Amino acid sequence: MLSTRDIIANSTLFKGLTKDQLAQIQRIARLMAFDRGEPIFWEGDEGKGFFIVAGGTVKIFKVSAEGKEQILHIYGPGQPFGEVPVFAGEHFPANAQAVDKSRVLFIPRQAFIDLITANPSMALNMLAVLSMRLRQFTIQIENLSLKEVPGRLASYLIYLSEEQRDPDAVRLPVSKGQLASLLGTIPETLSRIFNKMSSQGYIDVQGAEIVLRDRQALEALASSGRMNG
Amino acid sequence: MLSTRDIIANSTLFKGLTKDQLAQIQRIARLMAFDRGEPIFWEGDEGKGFFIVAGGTVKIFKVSAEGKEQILHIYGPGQPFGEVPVFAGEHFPANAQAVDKSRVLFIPRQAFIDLITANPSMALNMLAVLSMRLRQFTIQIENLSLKEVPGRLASYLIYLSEEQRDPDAVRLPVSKGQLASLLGTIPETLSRIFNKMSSQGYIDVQGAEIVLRDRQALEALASSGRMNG
DNA sequence: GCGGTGCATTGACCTAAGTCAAAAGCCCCT
DNA sequence: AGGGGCTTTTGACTTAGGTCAATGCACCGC
Repeated sequence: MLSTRDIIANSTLFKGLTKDQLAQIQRIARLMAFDRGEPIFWEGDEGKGFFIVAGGTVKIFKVSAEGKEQILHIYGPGQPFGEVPVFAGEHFPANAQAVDKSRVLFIPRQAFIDLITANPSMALNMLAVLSMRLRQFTIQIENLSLKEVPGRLASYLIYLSEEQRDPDAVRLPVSKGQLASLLGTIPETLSRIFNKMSSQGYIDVQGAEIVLRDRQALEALASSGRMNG
Repeated sequence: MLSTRDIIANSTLFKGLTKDQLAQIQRIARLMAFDRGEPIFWEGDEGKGFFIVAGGTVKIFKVSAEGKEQILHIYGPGQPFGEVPVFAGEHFPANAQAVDKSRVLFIPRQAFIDLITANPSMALNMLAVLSMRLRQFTIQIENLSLKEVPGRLASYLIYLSEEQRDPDAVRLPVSKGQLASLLGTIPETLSRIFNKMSSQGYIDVQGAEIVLRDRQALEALASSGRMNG
């Protein structure tokens, strides 16, 4: 179990800062704990600060009027979330919930703004983080609108395999139901597509473990966007 | 026709800066002109700087392997675009093209980074701009995945009516084909939905002029996401 | 006025994927 | 070991919306 100090030092946002700067951040940060399924904030809540995942997994999601959920992001240790209202407007544009039992650092808004105003390098780090987010959203929109579900799944598997640094197998970080929501579909459809991709010899599925049997085919699928194409 | 100076002073990004700061920006900015349909940058190009629309209209879009296009944004005068690679990585994550004959300011990357490093208020402005973008993307993903096309169209019409400050009518800023791409659909489908919404008495369509006959119904459609709901 | 080029509309058809309902696995807890 | 509460899978059915192809329409230069 890492100390608050180590969490801060290893986070995307604060990596590379001086000891003194890290100490300043540690001074304003508060550690919070959430049980599996517990909400961290709701869409529309006033954003009094942002968060960094210290341990566990957090999902950011939207819900339609009919109750269907679309996951926007899944964050693990070291990754910040909920920064948007710190700089634009006051309320959160989506919901956040702990997927597993999680610990999270809270960084209050005003104290953080004072910090980055005084530390240009922190501002640049933050700009980089937001820019990366925009890039990810760009990809997600592309996926949702230009690719069919098998293409989205293939993209995601390849992304996971790069993230987990294993070209041959990946482990899903969330349940298949949650994965369906991340891919903009429903569990039934995802299940059928796992089946189809298995029977075509692209992958092997054993619970949350997916073996990538034919990476070439997956890559083709991810860029063409459609099966049998 | 506004001067470079006025364009900068009225842009989202630089509004509220001091005369001195504006002069600094003016010193590094370059004015460029693009004809209707001319590309401004391609996905994957090195991002040597970012842009601000001075006049005309610019679209940001992705293209699938099959050639289908998804528009991510449509920008008009005063709005910046292409900022992502300035802070994260080097290449543009999407394409940009002039929709009409347009003029555009170019702000070189390194000179701009030097500026915001020296001016915390500029950094905060930039953080606000990126955060707003993230907020818009959040909405766009919600629309694409949680709403059917009539709901997306209704959302867009309401958004336009607010943007154009006219509760009863709007003028489409792009062709219907382009609008289809922005809404994540195709011209045929959009045409049928315009028809359906007209015959239900929600709107009147005369070319690019849309009269909003039943704003209530449109709002219901925009939040429920589906017709006949 | 006339052909051309691009945009918009219409119709017939097809299919990916959503809905609804039920069964099967799984895991955890006592 | 047994049972409740999940997640996942399977099956039958429906439908939104994409595809393909043709026609209509408007604006433009000549």
